[in-house]
Amino acid sequence: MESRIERLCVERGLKMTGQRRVIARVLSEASDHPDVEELYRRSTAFDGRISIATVYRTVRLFEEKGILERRDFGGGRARYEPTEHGHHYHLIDVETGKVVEFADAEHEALLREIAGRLGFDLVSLRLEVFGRRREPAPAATKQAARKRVAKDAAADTHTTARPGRMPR
Amino acid sequence: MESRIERLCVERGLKMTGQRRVIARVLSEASDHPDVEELYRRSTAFDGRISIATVYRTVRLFEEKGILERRDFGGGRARYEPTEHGHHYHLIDVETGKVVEFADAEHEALLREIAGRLGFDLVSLRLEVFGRRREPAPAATKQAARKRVAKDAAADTHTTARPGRMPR
DNA sequence: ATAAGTGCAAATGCTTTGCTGGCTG
DNA sequence: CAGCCAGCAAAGCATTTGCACTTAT
Repeated sequence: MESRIERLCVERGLKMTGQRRVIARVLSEASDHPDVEELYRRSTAFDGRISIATVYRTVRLFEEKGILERRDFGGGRARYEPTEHGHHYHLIDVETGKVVEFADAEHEALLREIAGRLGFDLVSLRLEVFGRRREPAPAATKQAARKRVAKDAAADTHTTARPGRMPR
Repeated sequence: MESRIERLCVERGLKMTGQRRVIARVLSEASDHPDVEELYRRSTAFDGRISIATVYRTVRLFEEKGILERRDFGGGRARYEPTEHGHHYHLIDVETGKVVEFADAEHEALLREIAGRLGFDLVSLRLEVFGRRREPAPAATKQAARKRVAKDAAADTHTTARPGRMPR
């Protein structure tokens, strides 16, 4: 069957080659924020005849077509996620590099207004929060997993993102 | 005389070489957020015997010592600013790449609390706002420059930072 | 058929590093 | 004078690109 991303490609009139179909599928199945190397790894598992250059080209094309969004969580490699569900931000676990998504309405409004005060129209904004998982606090009563506050981030790529540095 | 940054270096027991003194001075005088190449340019103007490798090494050392803070405004090059005045964020003019600093108390608190809800302790956060200068609005009365809302950013480095991409 | 996509390897752009000789504390 | 520091050029990384060949429309 046709993956969600593949459908989007067709809608935008992209020529569908075998490798694009595979990459589209890998992206459709991803629930994390893989970097190019990871996409390459997953893609070649389906079809060995895909070069990393193609992954780079494809990911860039998809980004230009609005199918993907590029993220930079520091760590030197760009990571991608499908464009979809309304605005959300990312909280990166500094220990593991795992990413948790969260949304916050107040935010954009607040920043839009700040930009306004400075004489600017807000074009876009970049926000990443780096945190360290808190010890589960002296559990009052043995009470298991509470309602998820945010979408649970699937084991995100290895590259442990660090707050400070960005390139190396 | 001894520049502000140079004083900091001495305080932290750094060996002061001629090139470090020059770089420290350049940094002390900078009111913008120069990248390494720009620092190199300004430094060699004082003393031609400074290599770009030294600028890289120095800037990294200063960052580790907490004297400088590295920023990534997208555009592929890291930019630096002296650690000082309390937390502030950056608004980047997408047209010119100029940077305006602003502070906002509500913010950190808000994010700290969001992180908390997700089970994390906030370690650090990265926030950049990209905006486009708004037309000076049909001025009601001819009223000149109003009180500066934020520290006026000096003509910032050329590298026009763009919101989307980061490496190239 | 024909324009566009792909692989491969070479090229880029920023940043780091190995080595040798120099300078600071 | 011992150890850290600087210069230079080479090495590293992530990403892009030139070229000749394959393929989707």
